[in-house]
Amino acid sequence: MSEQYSIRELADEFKVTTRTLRFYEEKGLLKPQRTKQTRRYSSSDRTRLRLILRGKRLGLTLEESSAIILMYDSKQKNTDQLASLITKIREKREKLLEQKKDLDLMLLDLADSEKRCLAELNKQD
Amino acid sequence: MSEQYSIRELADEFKVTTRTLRFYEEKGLLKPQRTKQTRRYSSSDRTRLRLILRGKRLGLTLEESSAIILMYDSKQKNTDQLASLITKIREKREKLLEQKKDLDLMLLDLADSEKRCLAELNKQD
DNA sequence: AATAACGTTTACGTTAACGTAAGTTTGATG
DNA sequence: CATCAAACTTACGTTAACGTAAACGTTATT
Repeated sequence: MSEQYSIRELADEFKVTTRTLRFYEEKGLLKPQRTKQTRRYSSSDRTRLRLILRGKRLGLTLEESSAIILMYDSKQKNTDQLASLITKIREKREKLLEQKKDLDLMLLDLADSEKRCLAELNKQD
Repeated sequence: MSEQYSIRELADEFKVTTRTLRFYEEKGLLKPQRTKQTRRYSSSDRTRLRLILRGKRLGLTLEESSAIILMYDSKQKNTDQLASLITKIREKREKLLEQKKDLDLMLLDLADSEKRCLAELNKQD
């Protein structure tokens, strides 16, 4: 258990550069261990990276993704902290649901465009 | 018919700055008419702006949004152009569907986090 | 006629998210 | 042991998407 990855393995798997991984570390998003200077990424780091990149595909900033990841590994104890965390989670969900609406609208628009293109094509034959 | 908007009206309506509108024009995304130096935005410009901002919320770059808008007002004539346009539309749809998957996954993760938070809260009472 | 109030252009500044290059160190291998 | 590939650090460069500031023109209102 507790698999380890070199920086190159992780970079190759996720199609990013090593610079990117070091940059994410610089920003506190990844925290690989060190074996004599050289980085060793855990499966937890790997999961985080996956979440970061998912966030990117959704247009989130690294800071936003960072915040979401913090929501996930809530090792928070305090009751107040838990309550505020729940609030944040719900706010984030609202935003994502709005985004989903936008996405569906854009899909509808695209479907419509395609239809008109096809109709136009048929006229030309 | 053919409503006109001043730069401020449009900026206020969409909660952006006038700088942003001028910037979009610079990039060829908006093409307001001029009445004595001063910009007059048509309802078509207004629609474009709406699409641009929707794109932004989905994490698209201005260039991507620009491309999508071009798909919408396909005044293309040539058969080849229509065919390639349809291809582009379908590619874009694929991407959006992928994005939708990511979005749903993130929503699931958030739901899970919320659950665990609530459970944790209950334990503390 | 002076002074807002709004619009315009020009141009330099800023931030996020890396890219790129130069030089150094280290571990493995012929 | 030499060298060679892979990892490391440091640091400056780049692009998108505006922000911000300065300097100016037009209208309209007091």
